Parts: sequence; C-alpha cells; structure tokens
Amino acid sequence: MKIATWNVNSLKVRLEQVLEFLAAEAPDVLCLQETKTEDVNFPLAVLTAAGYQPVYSGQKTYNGVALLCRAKPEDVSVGIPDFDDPQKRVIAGTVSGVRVICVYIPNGESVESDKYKYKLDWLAWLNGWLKKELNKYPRLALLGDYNIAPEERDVHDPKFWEGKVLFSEPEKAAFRDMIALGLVDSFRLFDQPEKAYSWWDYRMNGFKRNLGLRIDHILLSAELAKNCKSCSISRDMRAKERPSDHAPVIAEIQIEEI
DNA sequence: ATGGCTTCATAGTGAAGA
Repeated sequence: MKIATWNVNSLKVRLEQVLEFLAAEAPDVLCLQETKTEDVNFPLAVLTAAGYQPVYSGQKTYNGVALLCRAKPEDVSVGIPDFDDPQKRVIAGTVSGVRVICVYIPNGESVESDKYKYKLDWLAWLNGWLKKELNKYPRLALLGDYNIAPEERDVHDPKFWEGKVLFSEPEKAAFRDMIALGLVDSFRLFDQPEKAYSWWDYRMNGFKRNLGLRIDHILLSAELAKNCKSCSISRDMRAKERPSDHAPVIAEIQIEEI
C-alpha cells in the first residue's frame, strides 16, 4: 500500500500536477491540504476519471482537505469530534483496513499571535482524539502538513529558527506528544539525504538554495511502522513550473492480510 | 534570513501562508 500527502496550495491551480503525480506514483491514497476549494467546486469528475474516489471537506479561500482513494474509503469523518472548528482541516477514512487521517495543522503565524494559541489548542484536541483513534484502529496513519519541524536536522538553519513558529519548543513538544502515543515518524525509519525538507519559501530563492523545513509528515501506528518499506519526499514536484511550496511525502507499507 | 513569492478575493490592495 502506498500512501502520500501533499499540501497543494490551491487544488485549482495544481490540478494538472496532482494528476501527473497520481499517474506517476499511483498511490492508494493521496491526502491533500490547502485545497482552497468549496465542495461544490471540487474537481470530482476529472479525479474520478483518473481512477480515484475523492472525499473532501473544503471552504472558500483557505484550508480544505481531501482524500483521493483508489478503493472506496469507509467510515469517512470530518473534523475533530467535539472540537468546534469552522476551519476545514481534518478528514479521515478507512481504506483497505487502514485508518487514514489527513490533517492540515494550523500555521500559527508567529509565537506572539492568537493564531499560535489556536494552533497549540488545536494540537491538544488532535492529541486527545488520536489517543482514542489508536485504540479503535491499530492500523492508523496520520498524514499531512503539520507545520512543525520536529528536530534540528529538519531545519536548514536551526539557530535562526530557534523559538520561532514552526520550530518553537511548545510545538515540538506537541509533536513529541504524538510520538508518545506510539506513532512513528516513517521518514526517520530509513536512511535519508542530508538536509531533506518538504517545504521551501517561495521568496528568496528558497528552493534553489535549499532553505527549507521538513514540516510534512507521515506518522504510523506501531503495527504499520513495522511493515513500512520506504518513505521519501518528492522534491521533483517542487522543482516544476508554478509549484506548490510543499513537496509530497510518500510511504510504502506492506499490508498483511488478517 | 523575511519586504523582495504565491494565492485568493477583488477591481487596487490586503490577508494569509510558513
């Protein structure tokens, strides 16, 4: 089973690249963030024609998430239960016995911002929910744009980023809280290139200079992690004309039949 | 190493992203 996540920064603008990615990688599930598309405008027909069954939760201008699935997703849910959030940031479904949760964790803007408080609050709600979900679904994958670089090696200039949003201590602690639930960062199960990132600022020639952060992740429950065969970042998608500022992350898992 | 992109909503600028 191949699962992937990609913050596309507008599905409308990136649709051709999404189709290209689906054709090239043929993932069983692709999690999308920042679709910035209302559900009535979701490009259902073209993605269905490409062999995928999408489920989605979007809104105008901001946020928006989707799961593009080869097999029909079961028990689809939207948002975090009991957490009243008008921002569309979570969609989950069960595909081939694997619970796939797609998240677009808030950016936070800056540590002084009210949006940062919202981010930390949001992460606390996510953690509480994940705890229950892991009891329910031993085969669970949490994919998405976390807007957190968990370690120094995930940041091109840790000194500069120290204490700043995306790399502040409370955010890293929230990430570790997810690891403490038993989730595993699939990317670090394998040898990886030095200075491997998943996001580069559009400004300042960020990509060409590899001034990036690794903030898009695929976390796996223990049962999936032990069967994970690879995890990599598709830098080539960031090198294209008119790219998203994020690159996709892909993991392969060998699913044993029960 | 941040003002210096990109997208969206909108009709000339402003918000937001990270």
